[in-house]
Amino acid sequence: MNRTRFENLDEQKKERLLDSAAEEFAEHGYEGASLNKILERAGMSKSSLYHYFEDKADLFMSLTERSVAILMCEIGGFDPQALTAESYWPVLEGRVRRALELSNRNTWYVKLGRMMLRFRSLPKGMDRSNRLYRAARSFVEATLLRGQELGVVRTDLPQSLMVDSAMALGEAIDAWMLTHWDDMTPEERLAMVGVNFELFRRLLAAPSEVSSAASPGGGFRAGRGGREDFKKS
Amino acid sequence: MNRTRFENLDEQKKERLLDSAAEEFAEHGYEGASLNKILERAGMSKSSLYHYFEDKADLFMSLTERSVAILMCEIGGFDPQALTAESYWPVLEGRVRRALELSNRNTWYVKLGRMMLRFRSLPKGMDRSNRLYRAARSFVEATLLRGQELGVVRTDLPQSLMVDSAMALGEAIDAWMLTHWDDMTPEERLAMVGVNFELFRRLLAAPSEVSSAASPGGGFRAGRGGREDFKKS
Amino acid sequence: MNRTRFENLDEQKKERLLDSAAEEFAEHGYEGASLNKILERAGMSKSSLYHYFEDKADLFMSLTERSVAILMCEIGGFDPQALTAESYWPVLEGRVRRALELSNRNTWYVKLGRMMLRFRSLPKGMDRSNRLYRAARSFVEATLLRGQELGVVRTDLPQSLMVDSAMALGEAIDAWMLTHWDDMTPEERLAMVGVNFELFRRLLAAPSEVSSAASPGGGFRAGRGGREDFKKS
Amino acid sequence: MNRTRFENLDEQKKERLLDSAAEEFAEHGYEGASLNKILERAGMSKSSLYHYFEDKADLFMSLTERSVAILMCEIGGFDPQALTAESYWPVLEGRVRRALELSNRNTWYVKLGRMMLRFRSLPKGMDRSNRLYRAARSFVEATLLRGQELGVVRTDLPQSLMVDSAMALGEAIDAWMLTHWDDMTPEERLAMVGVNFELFRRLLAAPSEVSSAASPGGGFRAGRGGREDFKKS
DNA sequence: GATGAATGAGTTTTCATTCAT
DNA sequence: CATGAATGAAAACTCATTCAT
Repeated sequence: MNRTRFENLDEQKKERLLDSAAEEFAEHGYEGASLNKILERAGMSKSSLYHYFEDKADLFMSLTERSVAILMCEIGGFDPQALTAESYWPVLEGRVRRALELSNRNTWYVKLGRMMLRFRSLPKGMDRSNRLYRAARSFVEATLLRGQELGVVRTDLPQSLMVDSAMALGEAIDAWMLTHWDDMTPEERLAMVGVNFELFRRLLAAPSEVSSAASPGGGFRAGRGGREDFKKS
Repeated sequence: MNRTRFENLDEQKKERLLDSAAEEFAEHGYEGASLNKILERAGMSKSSLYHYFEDKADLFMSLTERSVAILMCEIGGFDPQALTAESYWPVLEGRVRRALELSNRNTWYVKLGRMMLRFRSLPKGMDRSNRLYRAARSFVEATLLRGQELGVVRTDLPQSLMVDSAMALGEAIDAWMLTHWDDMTPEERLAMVGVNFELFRRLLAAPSEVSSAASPGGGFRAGRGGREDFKKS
Repeated sequence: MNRTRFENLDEQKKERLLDSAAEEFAEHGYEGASLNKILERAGMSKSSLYHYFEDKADLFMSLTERSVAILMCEIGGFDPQALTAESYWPVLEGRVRRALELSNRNTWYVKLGRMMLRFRSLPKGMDRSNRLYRAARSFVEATLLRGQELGVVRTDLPQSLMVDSAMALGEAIDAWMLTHWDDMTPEERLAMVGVNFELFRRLLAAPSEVSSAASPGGGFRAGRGGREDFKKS
Repeated sequence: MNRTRFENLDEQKKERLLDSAAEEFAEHGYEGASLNKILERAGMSKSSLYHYFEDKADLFMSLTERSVAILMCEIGGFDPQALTAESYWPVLEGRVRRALELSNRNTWYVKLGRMMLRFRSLPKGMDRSNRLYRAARSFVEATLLRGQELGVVRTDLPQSLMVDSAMALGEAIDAWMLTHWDDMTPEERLAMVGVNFELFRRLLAAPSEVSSAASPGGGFRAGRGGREDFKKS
């Protein structure tokens, strides 16, 4: 709530708290997370936390809000309306590539990703107000809508089903990347972008579009040969 | 653990406990779930629980084990090796249809579905032993593998990524159906099976297969025409 | 709530808990009372308390309920309908005397008395359900009503005002007795009964009755001479 | 403590703080009251409070002190020594009437009244220093003493008992008036002054005085006739 | 003179689990 | 077999108070 209070705080302390919180929430979910442990890791006193946030829910929501702000700024920050039929898929893929590069350097985004996996299920009353998820959803929705206007995204599915499916697929891919993160070299990771992105196209592209769907950038070149590396779940 | 003890229990009591547990785990996740509340709802004494199960984790795992047994028996109960190139997709779609019909009558499956959404993240050490998820995974894996043998499932993706994506999509569709359940007539629900199934095919089918992918029973309007989309992907 | 659980408890432990609770509530009021301190004094574990009672409020109400049961049984346990015009005041005075004798021997009643002083003001929602106060009130009300039927209690005041005044006076006298308890010998205490009782008659008696109001038993004999003893506070 | 500091404060801020404090103390008692909530309602910073007052106890005592000052000035502000046998009761009744009129317009007095109900029991060491209660008490005491000198107040009771009883009755009547406030017309309210005042006389008047106790202004029906009740008591 | 930051000890309540019977 | 009693540890959250600026 009292956002300014927290914003005026020493940058280092802020970071330690948010980092600790993100980690705890990511690992144990909202209900399973322990404020005690968050505070212990952050080296902060219990009452200080309550000086800055109203309660556990407020901390959680502030965290997600902040995250989404950063994320949107760095990754999603482009106007769907500016897309054209030609640029649509390439631009999106570029964004995905960008996100991956960021994650490559900054563990924050990894934690954030793991948090998102938890977001579908929150104590009732909170999932409505879960801003990160809502923001991400509406961003995806807008983007898909623009794609439909341009004729590059299919129009034969219920909107919400399409958004849900896309987000689920995105989460799954994220999770997979996270899980196999350490088994891949940075180059392999980048190569996966092409693979992953093609999945989205399969799911969402309009019929006419599909034929030209040779993944434009980077592509999936690690192809055939490298497959077995990943057999281990 | 002490399987026999529990199996010898009055059928009604068993059901009440498992139902209550499934609901609680589904709603709050593993860590957020409260044994107290499970027992309260089931009308069972605390000590009884510990007579039958070793601890919270044991209850959870027994529950998932049992669930998967039922699920496999009623839905997945078919031998992937018996599938042929022609029967592959139709049989699978039949199974999906079957699952939908079951959900129609039995809330158990709904709870089960919600539980599965939680399964990706469990306290460390437990996710290894999460049998429901593993069982479901390995079943899906086997089925996809068979599909690859038959040449109807793509082979250009890491196994685990394909399984993850498929399951995520399945969950998303499940959740969507649950959410929109009351907005649809029974006929519409059945019609959706075709739609949903087509999503799976898009994601997983081998290039050669795609053109012949007429969803057999589904009343999915935009259907037919769009089939050749996948020729090149 | 789960009354039986508590009733089946070792008599000594019960007493220690209730004693400790009564003392704490009496000293600090409902909101100011600390469960920690109650438990510490009673030598009971925190979770045990919650095994027997639902929460702080439940403990408090159970305590008052129990108290009122004992009190009514030993002091108020007489049928107002059985009173006659002649016996009315003497019987009541006898009861007051009885209560004083009990208090003389049992510290429980003293604590109970101090608790009652707090009862008018409780967290909103609880004062309604405060059974001790309500029980005491309705007992007083019934008794006064009977007195009016017999023509020995005035009828020129609003019922509720009369009851409130009577109870307030009763509390004040109780408190006074409690405060000066240790300054008086048991005989002096008994002597005060006459004095105190006369105050009630003054307040409540019907005009016709007052003239005959020479305090029947024990009377106020300590009279003139002994007055200065009590000047302090 | 630091009286001057506080007095130099903006009048509006002062009022808001005292109002908020009075409300909180009245509702939850001294121990149950929360400084945090008082400050929140008053829109004042925590450190400001500690600039003006030493601690919670100091705030409470300053509040009561101030209250009693106002109260004495507006209601009790008369010299008991100036009373005569004839004017004694009429003057007192006038004052009661005055208090009622004030309450009619100013919620402050209502809060004050509710606070007083709490004053009998404070954390040990504080009840001694509770100035409002002591001031009120000593004022009542002085007034009763003067009444005894004039022969219009009974002398057969311990001082402190008489004071306690009188104050308790006053509080009860106050509370009753508060509760039934909205059920009465302004005229009825004024009429009740006579009724209420007669209760005080019954309790406190000397035997010789009772016969002449015509409540001067009160429209109290049953009034007159019942006066000689007290001749003998 | 005035305030936001910070906190340790406290609050009530719930947790999963053990044990004696 | 079955269960009520009992608990230590931890949960989220609030308290009155201090201190550096």
